[in-house]
Amino acid sequence: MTPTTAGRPPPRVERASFERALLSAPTLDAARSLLGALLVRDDPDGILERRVGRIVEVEAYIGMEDQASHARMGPTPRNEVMFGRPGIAYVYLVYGMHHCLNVVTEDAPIPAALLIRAVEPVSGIDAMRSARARLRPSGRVTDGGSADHRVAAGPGLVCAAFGIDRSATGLDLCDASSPLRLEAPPPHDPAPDVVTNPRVGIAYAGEPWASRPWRFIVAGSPSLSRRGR
DNA sequence: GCAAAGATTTGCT
DNA sequence: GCAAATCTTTGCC
Repeated sequence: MTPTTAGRPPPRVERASFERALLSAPTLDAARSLLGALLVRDDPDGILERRVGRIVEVEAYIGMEDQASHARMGPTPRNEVMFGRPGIAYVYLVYGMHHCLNVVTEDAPIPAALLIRAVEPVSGIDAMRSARARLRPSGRVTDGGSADHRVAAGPGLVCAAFGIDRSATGLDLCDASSPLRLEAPPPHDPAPDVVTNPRVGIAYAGEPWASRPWRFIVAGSPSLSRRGR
């Protein structure tokens, strides 16, 4: 015990896992809980640096009635985890090339989830950039994003930067020992200024779903997705 | 069994 | 600003 730390709690090495109760709440409330929280990815082999990002953009998909949701046609092999326990990861492939990460919300059997659309890199930026590097059909390698704060500025980019694919479906993001998990916002982080607007890329759902203000962003973040800005 | 569209990103016009 | 890339899932015959 040194004089400089006397009277203060010792520095915490382990962060608390994300509280599952915050995700079993109504999804629109859970969305606000998730903004400012951290997405953490450990490299199982310990080769790459630990990747951490601050969640700044999410979208809610709620119930079978929501015609924009993958759950609209009832449980299928693809979407069945949406009908299960909150805090579980649901990852799907869109357009045959990009993966998207969702956090399941609400208790079973209500199918709901939050799509993680963008995060601000906190640490492990080099690992994120190298994970994003891909050989394109042209034979060229993408640069992994021109600016650090854009490295995970989109739902497909979050998965690319964090090395997430469909094999992550079913992981418990509230388990502190999971290689992919959520962590509560750092204690001294100010509460983010949250703005809502309609979800992106779901015009096919028709009204009223297309207009529901179920996209949540941290106002002013430089890491918001391009289409959603 | 086949055709169509998709919770996106990128590069070129 | 627009279209290509790419393949899984769904809808219809």
